[in-house]
Amino acid sequence: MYETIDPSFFNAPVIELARNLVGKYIVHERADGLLVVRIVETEAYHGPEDRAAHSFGNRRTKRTEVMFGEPGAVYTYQMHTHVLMNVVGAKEGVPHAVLIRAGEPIEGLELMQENRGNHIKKVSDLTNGPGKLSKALGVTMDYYGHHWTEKPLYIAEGLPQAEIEAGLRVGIGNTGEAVHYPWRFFEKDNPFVSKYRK
DNA sequence: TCGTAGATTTTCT
DNA sequence: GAAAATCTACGAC
Repeated sequence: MYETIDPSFFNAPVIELARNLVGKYIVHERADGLLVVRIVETEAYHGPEDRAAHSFGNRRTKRTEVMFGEPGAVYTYQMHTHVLMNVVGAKEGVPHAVLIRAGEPIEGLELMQENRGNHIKKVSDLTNGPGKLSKALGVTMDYYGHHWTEKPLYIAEGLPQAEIEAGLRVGIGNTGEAVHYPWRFFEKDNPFVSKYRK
């Protein structure tokens, strides 16, 4: 039904990778059911030269360590009460990553509702933000260092892409020039794209 | 509908 | 001890 994607897919510059990821599926196989979303929004973080990236200046810590490893690895990061999901890109030794910001639910709607606490009125509020998406999919810090090519959590080939737009990244605050880089990619007119526009 | 404050935990200084 | 790639509730209009 869903096939894991080829590992070579991740071996690409993150700007390209971020764009290519839009339209792909994220699949999470759990004992209680199958959860699938279609990625509609991503952001590229260009490691050493990007002040907004955790790995700016090749900063290598326990947290950023996985970004220096193989492309296709999962970089999970906790922010306040939320978990954010990233895909490691480029090549080994280069700390580039792509943040998955939003998705469109394909399968497992009821499970996602449950994961989110059954308090969500609109379906579009289920997965239209990085923290929400992780929670709906049941992704936690336990997946730090996992690979997006291995079950039970993996990326699968999606449908042909719709029109993609580029824009400014969200929530990176006062990081100088980095604020202006147009490294946010999202599907045009898709209602599941996060609404945090500046 | 819009803007603001508070939550809460890991990581780094 | 402060900051962080966010989300939600709540009050004003």
